Formats: sequence, structure tokens, C-alpha cells
Amino acid sequence: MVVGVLVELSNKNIDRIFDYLVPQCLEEKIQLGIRVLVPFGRQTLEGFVLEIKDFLNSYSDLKEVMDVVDDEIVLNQELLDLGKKMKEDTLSTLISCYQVMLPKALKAKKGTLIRKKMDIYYRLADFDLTTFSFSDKQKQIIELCRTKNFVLKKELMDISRSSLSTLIKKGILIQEMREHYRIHYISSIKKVKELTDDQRKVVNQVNLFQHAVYLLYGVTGSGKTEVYMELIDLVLKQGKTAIFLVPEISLTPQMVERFQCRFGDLIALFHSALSEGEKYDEWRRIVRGDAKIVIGARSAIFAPVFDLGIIIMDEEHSDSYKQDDANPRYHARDIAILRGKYHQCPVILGSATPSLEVMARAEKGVFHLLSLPKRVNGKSLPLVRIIDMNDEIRKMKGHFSTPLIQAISSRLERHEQVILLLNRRGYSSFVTCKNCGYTFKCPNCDITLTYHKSSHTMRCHYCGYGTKVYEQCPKCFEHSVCDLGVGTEKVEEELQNIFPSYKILRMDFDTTSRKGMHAKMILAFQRHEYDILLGTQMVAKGLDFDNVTLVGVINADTGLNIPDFRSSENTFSLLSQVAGRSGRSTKTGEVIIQTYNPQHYAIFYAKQHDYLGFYRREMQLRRVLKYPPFYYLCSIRISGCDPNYLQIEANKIKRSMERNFSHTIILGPSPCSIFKVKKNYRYGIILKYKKEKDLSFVLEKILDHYKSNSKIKIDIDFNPSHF
DNA sequence: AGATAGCCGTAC
DNA sequence: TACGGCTATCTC
Repeated sequence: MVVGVLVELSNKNIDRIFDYLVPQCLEEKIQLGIRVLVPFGRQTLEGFVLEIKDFLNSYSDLKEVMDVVDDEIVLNQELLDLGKKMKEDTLSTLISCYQVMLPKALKAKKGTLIRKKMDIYYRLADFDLTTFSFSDKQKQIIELCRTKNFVLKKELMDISRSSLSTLIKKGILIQEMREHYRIHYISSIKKVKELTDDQRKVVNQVNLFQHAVYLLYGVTGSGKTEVYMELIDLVLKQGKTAIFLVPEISLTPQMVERFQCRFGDLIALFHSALSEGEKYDEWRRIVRGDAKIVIGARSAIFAPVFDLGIIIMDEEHSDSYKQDDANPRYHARDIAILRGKYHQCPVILGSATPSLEVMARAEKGVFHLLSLPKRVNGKSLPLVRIIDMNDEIRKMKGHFSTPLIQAISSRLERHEQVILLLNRRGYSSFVTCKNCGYTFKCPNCDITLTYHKSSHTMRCHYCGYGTKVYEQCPKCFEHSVCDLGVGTEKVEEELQNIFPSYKILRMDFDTTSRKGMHAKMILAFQRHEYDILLGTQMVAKGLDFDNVTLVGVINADTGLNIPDFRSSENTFSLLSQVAGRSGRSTKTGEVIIQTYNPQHYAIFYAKQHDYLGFYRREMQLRRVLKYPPFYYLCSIRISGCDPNYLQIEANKIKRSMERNFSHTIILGPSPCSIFKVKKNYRYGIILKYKKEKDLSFVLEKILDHYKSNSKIKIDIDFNPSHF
């Protein structure tokens, strides 16, 4: 027997199958998708068996497989094929596609193999017990085994050690080894909430027996989660499984608790707070079929489930679904659709602010549109007040306008809670006028210019346009142009000074990076141990606090100034999401947004809770500027440590593209926003295209050409989430 | 990722 | 001619 093996090294030069001879003694264990240990050059590597074939004499000088690593396969046929498709779509190495599917614990890292733990269980033997007489303790043990079927050894030992051993000796109890999972779930199942008519209507519109993609567009608080749970319930009743994806940030204890109450230990949870060992255990529970519902962030889309009955992606618009920091640069939505097709099951994309790409496809009829236009509690969406900071700025000392301070104190006096959002995205990288709020834009791209400190210039990262920084503002002629930057700590301090007797909880990357802190903080706020929750983006999503009646956005604009064509969309969606945190229960909610751009359409439509209005407006812009969903984008990043050489090669790459593409707009090469990172310089080329049939072919040729050039690294990102 | 074979310049 | 640095090539 001969096997084709893909070794665990992600390198373009080795991204192919190597053949090995299987010694007789290992033949039995060999299967497609199992891992083997093979000699490679002079090292020993793990690899995946991708081909099994008979030995032919044409094979000359094959090395032998040294060992089989697993008892069971780690990649089933579906995932093996999916990886090949991903390789084609992302131009990554095949091995990187497989690696991203598996828990890290499985990755060959010398000496740190995480093993599954075993527990000893006992069950009753299959014969008539009436002929025996038992002691009280023995009866207790037998009764326990009868009700629970399998009982952990330790539990029985606690009753009576000697009785246990007698029962074992008599053959009444039979020992069984079972895998020990590091996490334990409650299996209690609470009463199920009755669906509203709207929710029921949506559930009924989903055909569970064939593949289709649905967009569930539902305003914040419309009860999308209930719909998800009902659909999952229906799928479980068919004996099938479900995958439920959420952005990492909204994988909160609140949301998890709701699912656990309803589905108990049928859930496998992938959470960033889990250790690698725990993740591995969850993965094993899925493989074994013990878990039927997989809940997790992006990579949970690769869960090794069988009989998949539904895939749900909550907060579909979230950019965390796109992996953009490493290969393969995939989008979980694309994978979801591929798996949905394979399993012939529905894919549900849910959001209160769907991405334009998805909404456009729903409008075209490619996806089915389902809507939940009303909040469940019958409450209207909270009233949004816009504070024009151009007027306020002169009256205030720090970050808080008078109306916002007044609103906060009146809510606090009523013992209600407040959420404050400090939007940190894109902070300090843009140049603005302190007097009038004017920001500099690129004349060619309608994109905010980015400040480059080293050269004291402003540059467009799309087309490469650059200009020196003007001290004088071209709008108000004041000499008050500066670059911006504020920290959360500073704002917290300021807030504490204004409200010295109230407790403030600060939630940002620094305070939540410790394991489990995020969850702890949310629970503490829920218990009203704090009055004000001050945080970054992470306070915007999925949280559900009954007592929160005011949401304040300290700086709505920063997101608008990011040099990204999606900045309006992201700002609109952030504001809508955070506004939805207010007034979720019986108390009426209020939202206050501080902004220098009160007239900006993203802020205007967010105030009106008008997603469709925003959508139409933004679509017009995208059409004119040739952005998605009208055009596809592809970002090519060229990096290396010699800036001159890089520039020369980047231009060569551009020219070869110009020769080979006929329907593609090629922008760049231009230096990336952070031109120099760790002694590495970076150039970017951006492609805009609708149809370019040789695109992948040509890009692959370019990758191939540079694959063994150590001076240059090329990263390709199709449909980048940002630049 | 490593290891190695081939190619150059330079130092004795 | 011996050594080192650099690069292209190879790993079943």
C-alpha cells in the first residue's frame, strides 16, 4: 500500500502530495484524513493521508510511513474536499486550509500533545436482579445505576467502597471507560418561550429540507435568538445537527445561558476563553456525536458534524467572520454556504444591519429575505438624540457635552444603568481641524487621508495620492489642524470626576484580555454592581441588560474617518447596534450620540433607525465609486525589508497584471497605512473587478514566481474586510 | 522549515 | 585553494 501525504509545513514549495510506502503492520489503520508520521528530508513530520493507492513498480525509492498518529480520522471527506476548494478560492497552501479547521491541540508541536482523558464508569449487567439479596448500600448503588444508566466510579465510591467492589466481583456492575470532557454542562431544560406571530411566520418560511440562503433582517430586540433556537430545535427533532456562529465579542455568558437552558449538554461551545485542551474536548464531543449544536466564532464553521441540518450566522455583517491576518483568508459566510450546499441544508444569515453584499443579494432574490420589523416587547426603538459637538465643544472641558452629562445623571438618580461607547477604531491616524471638525479627503477616492508622522504628510492608501499637512484648515481658515487620539483610561478618569459617587466599569482590550474577564464584567454589570459601563466596540453587541435605559456614544465620528470604503457602513451598524442596547425591557430607552458630523448620512439614518434608507444611499455611492457589492475587490500586499527593491518589484507585479487583465481596475502600488512594521515595508495593490476569468490563474503565477524569493512576501486577500 | 549544492568574491 | 556568504533547489 502507498499513501499520498500532505506534510504539516505551510510553504508554497511543499504544497503538494508526497508518496510513502505503508509497512504491513500499519496498513489496517490507514484511512483518508488520518494523520501519519513520515520522514521528510532529514526531519520527521506529521502529515495528512490524502490518497491511498496500490503499490506499483513505477514507484521508485519510496520512504516508509513511520507511524499512524490518530485512532480515528481527523478530517472527514467533506472537510478534505472543502479544504481543496478553499485553496482554490484563497490561493493559500492546502495544509493551511486543513490546519485552520482543526483545534490547535491537534497540531504537531513537539511534546505538547494534548491527550484525551478517560473516566471509569459502571453500568448494570443485563440480568435479573430479583434472585439476589443486597445490603442497603448495595441497593443504593444499584438504584443509582438504574436511573442514570452510567455512573462515574467516584460517585459510587462515595456511597460505599466495599459494596461497589462486591457488586463488581459478582458481575452485577460492568466497568466501562468513557472519555472525560473537561467542561460540564447542565442538562436541565427550561420552559420554551412561546414565539410571537412574526417569529412563527419567519420560522415557517424556512425550508429545512433543502439548501437555500436566508437573510433574517430583524431590528435589535426583535427576538432573532428565539427564531434561531426554534429552528435549531426543529432540526434536532429530525435527528440532525446545527452550527450557530456568532462574532467572538457577542459570545457572552448571557447568550450562552439562553442556549444552555434550552439545549443543555447538546451544545459544544467554542469560546476564546477555553484552553486548547478544552477546545479539543469540545471538538471530540462533536466527532463522537455527543454534541449536536456547535456554538462558536469564525472557525466553528469547520466543526466536524455529521448530518448538518442548519447553519446560522448571527450578526452576519460582523467583520470578525473574515480571517484577514493569516492564510487562508477566508470568510465564514462563504464556507457556510459551501457546507450548506453539501448537506443540503439552509443557511440563515441574521442581522439588524445586514452587510450591503448580503442585502443586495437578498434584493436580487439570490438569498431569501425574512424580516422581523418589530421589537418583541412592543416597545418602539429608543429615541436617539444627536449632539452637535461643533456647538458644544466650546462649552465643555473634556469629552462630555452638557446634555449627555445631564442625561447620565438623571438616569443614575433613578437607579438605572448607562452604557457609554468610546469608539476607538481608527483613532489618531487621521487629521482633523479642531475648530470645525473638517477632515482631509483624497480628491480621487473619497477616502479620508491618513497621517504619516515620519514624513509629516497625508496619504491615500487606495491610490497613493499624498500631500503635506496644512496647518491651516481649508474650511474655516483657523490654524487648528491636528491629529487625534484619546485613551479609555483618560475618559474613565474624567467620568469618575463628574460622577464621583457612582461606580464605573471600564471594558476595553486592556481590561478584558485576561481570561474570562469579559464574561465576569458583564455579569457584574448585570447584577448592578456598577452604574456605568464604559467601553469600546465590545459593549455594542448582543448584550441584553433590562436596566439600561441610556446609551451614550462619546465620539461617533472616529469610525467615519478610517480610510476604508466601508467606514460609513461600519459606523451606521455600530451606532444601530449600540442604540439597540437601550430600553430592551419595560423601561423606555434613550440614546445620545455626540458627533462633529451631525449631517452625515450614517449618523442621520442611525438616528432614524432607518436601515433601508441607509442601504439605498450607501448603494448609490458604492455604484458610483465602483466598490462592493458592485465590484469585487482583491488586495495584494507586497512586503519585505528592502523598500527600494520592494517598490521595483511591486511595479513589476502591477505591469504584469496590466498585461494580463482586461476588465480589472488596478490601483497602486501604494505604501500601506503602516508602511513599516517590524523592519518590514509594505506595499499594496488593489484590484477592482466584476469578471476576470484568469484572475486566480494570473495571481497564482505571480505567487509562484516569488515563492522562493526570500526578499519578498506576497499576501493575497479576496474580498478584504478592510485595508 | 531545514539542509545542501553551486556560485561568486576575497584572503592567504 | 580555502572559506564564507548568498541563493536556488529539494525534500516521496
